[in-house]
Amino acid sequence: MNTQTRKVTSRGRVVTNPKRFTPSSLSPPQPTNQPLKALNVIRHVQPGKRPMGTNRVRSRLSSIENQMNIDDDDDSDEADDDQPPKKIPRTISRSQFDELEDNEESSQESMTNDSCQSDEEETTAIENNTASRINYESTPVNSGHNLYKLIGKDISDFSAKLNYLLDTHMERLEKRLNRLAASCLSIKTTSIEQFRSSSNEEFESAVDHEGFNLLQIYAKDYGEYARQVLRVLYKPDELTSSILPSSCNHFSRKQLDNERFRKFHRAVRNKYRISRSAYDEFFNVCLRRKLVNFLCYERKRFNKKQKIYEQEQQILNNNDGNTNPTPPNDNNE
DNA sequence: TACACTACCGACAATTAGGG
DNA sequence: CCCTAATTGTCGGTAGTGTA
Repeated sequence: MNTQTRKVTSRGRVVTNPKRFTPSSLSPPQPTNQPLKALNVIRHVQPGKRPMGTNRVRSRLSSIENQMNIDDDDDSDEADDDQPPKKIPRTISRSQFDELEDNEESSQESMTNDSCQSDEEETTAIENNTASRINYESTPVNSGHNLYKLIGKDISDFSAKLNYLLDTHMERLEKRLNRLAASCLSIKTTSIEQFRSSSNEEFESAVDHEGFNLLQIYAKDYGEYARQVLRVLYKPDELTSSILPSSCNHFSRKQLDNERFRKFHRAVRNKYRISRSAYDEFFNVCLRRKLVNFLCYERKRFNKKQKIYEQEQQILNNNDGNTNPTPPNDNNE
């Protein structure tokens, strides 16, 4: 672990040998010369959704196609290179062969005495032999038999794998749906009421911070109240450069001061009269996510302001460089 | 005054990479 | 596999502005 290179990502994490492509990174580590434009289009149209035709399936089909192309000289004369799906009707024709087979068998039973057959009938009889009776003669016809056998085996293998993949995906999907249903149920029942203290638990009437009672802050809901309390407890630069206190310490950003965060918990709990035993769950279920986003927005807003400020400074400097004589004023807001 | 349009902001969902 | 923080896109609400 120590031998690995460590660096701080743009997201502010300490990373050892990053392997995966992130949306913010400019060059995805793939050697293909597929245009990035295409990737962007896919992502834009259906963000996060994988196209239905996965590479796995296509590669499997392409293997079949490759085998079919071995002696596929018969009618593959022109412009077929661009149309791989053309191979699909082949399998259908094979099933049609099977139907013909049945018909021919029934008809042959009635016409066994007929010794002279036309050319079409001969070829049909040869096709019939491929299913059950294999003749290993080194004729072009037999190579066709082998090819059909290979195709048939490949298709059956492929369908078996496809069934297996489908089963596993359905299982995963079912698990996810179950989890989603459970979380929906939990969301439905997670109103703040269920965390409120039902007993006559004592609550503080004031949570003081530098002479200001935090419980006096008015807000339309607990989310807004939490944000306002954080704005009171922490300076703007602390909010923009920190993350919520947690047990994880692998992030490069420092955590918000724990002492004041305990005061924050006290304020929220007393403001909304949440049971002491249920507060942890309330915070994790109802508040934490909102506050994480809040800190992100603070950072975003700060960066935006800073960019504007830098641009203004640049413009001021340019003006000073041109017309100059007065030094920059420090009350430029 | 009412309506339409635009821009902005906050909240949220989806997704990512990395760690436990 | 599940958790986290971080990033990005989308949606709804709202304020500001212009016009009939």
